[in-house]
Amino acid sequence: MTQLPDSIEDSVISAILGGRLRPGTRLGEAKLAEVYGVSRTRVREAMMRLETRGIVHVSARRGWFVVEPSATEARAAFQARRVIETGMLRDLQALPGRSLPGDAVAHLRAHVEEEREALHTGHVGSRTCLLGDFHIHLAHAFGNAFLTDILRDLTARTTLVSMLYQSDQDAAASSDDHAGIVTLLADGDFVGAARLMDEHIRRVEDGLDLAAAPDPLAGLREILSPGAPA
Amino acid sequence: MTQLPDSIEDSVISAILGGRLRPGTRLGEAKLAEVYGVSRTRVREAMMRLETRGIVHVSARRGWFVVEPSATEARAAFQARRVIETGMLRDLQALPGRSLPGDAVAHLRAHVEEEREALHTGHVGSRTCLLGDFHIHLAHAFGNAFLTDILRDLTARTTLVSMLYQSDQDAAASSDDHAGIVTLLADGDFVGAARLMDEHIRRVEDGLDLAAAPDPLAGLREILSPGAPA
DNA sequence: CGCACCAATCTTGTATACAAGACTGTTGAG
DNA sequence: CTCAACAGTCTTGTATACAAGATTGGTGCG
Repeated sequence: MTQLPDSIEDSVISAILGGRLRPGTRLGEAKLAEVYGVSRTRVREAMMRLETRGIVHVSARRGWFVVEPSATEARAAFQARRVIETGMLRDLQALPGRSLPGDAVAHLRAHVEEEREALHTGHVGSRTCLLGDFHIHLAHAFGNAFLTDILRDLTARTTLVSMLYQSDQDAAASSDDHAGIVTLLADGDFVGAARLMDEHIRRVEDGLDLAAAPDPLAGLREILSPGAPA
Repeated sequence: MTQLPDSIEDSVISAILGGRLRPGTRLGEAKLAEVYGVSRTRVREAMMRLETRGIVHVSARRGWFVVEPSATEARAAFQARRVIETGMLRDLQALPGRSLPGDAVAHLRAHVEEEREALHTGHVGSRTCLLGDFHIHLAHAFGNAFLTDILRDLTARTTLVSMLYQSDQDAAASSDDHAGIVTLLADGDFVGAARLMDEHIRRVEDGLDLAAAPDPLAGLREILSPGAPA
């Protein structure tokens, strides 16, 4: 299902969303250049593109780092998503003729099913990634490439946060919300879907303990935990 | 009022929005490097950042070009703006306590006054630029940096189109819409403002003759018109 | 023992060199 | 006269070299 990334950018994003690269991780140009078998030039290009997309940031002459959204930034990202995603759904209601493509509801239903499985079997990374993907797929069904791209980057940021702070039961509740949204969409009740989407994103945001500062030593602890390879 | 751009990116954007760089204009790396007194490296960085923002695009081994949104892309950009801007205004209504900052309405009113003057005295570039700026200022007042940045780039694209296709009377009507929106905001009627915003953006979009293909020879014609310098 | 200072090393920032492809103008055949 | 082939020129794509600043580890003074 997951296609292998063809560009450095996609590869890094995929690693971040998959939980293999944690927020705050340093991305050395030389290291990446070696990994991808290219010169620093192309790595720098990719990093700068990711920077304008808000995925990484650069600290002058120190290196590139996966963004660590502050509590304030995280809340702003959630608000932006709420505005856009509810706006999209309400826009569907505005024009009587407008609607989602015929197979959209079926696709979304299948996706929710995938979420369900990941909740039981998968680990935090794939679970959180799938929960974020639901919103991307919904945006895709809406059919506006600009909004899809925007939501992809915005969701990446909130996913980054959710992965650190979301509990198992909150993840399950999220998936239930998704199922409810799909049901409303199937009924053509876009305003209802918009309302539930608004509640859903608020719930996810409120469920995260953003006040609790992340553990800056998490990476170190993991490495130093018993059983870790030298 | 207009601050001089400190970066290559801002300089190019400012030139585009000011009408000094038309859609489709080629931006040679060597030329820009000479103009800004830097090497091609930094010019390329700026171009790639602008590319991820959708302002320019690259044609392999041919050069960088100011984007020329197709009719389809233009409509999508307008739709995205409609979704986001109306979503923002409705979000203000959602929470009873929420509101714009105290001085926001006054600022916006002053801006509309500026638009009025530009309609009479200014040329198409500054006029169109100001009409777009209204929306940026409104987004800024909303207070979400993500949405402000997103709308800045999105508005840049629609502005690009408006500059080519908008008539004088449509520009005046736009400014009237802006004034109406400010009035509704002053009354705290955010839903009404959202509705008017929706109509406004639709009106602007409908006013443009997007079906009419742009004249690819416009630049040439201007140069070859009688009285042009050799 | 603690702390400030300093040198060595490492990393990014910027420029330059060279390779690869695209366009242009010419030339020659039909 | 028309058109196809080709060489020359120009432009971007990629790699490499060097400069500037940051970090780290050591050293000596208090």
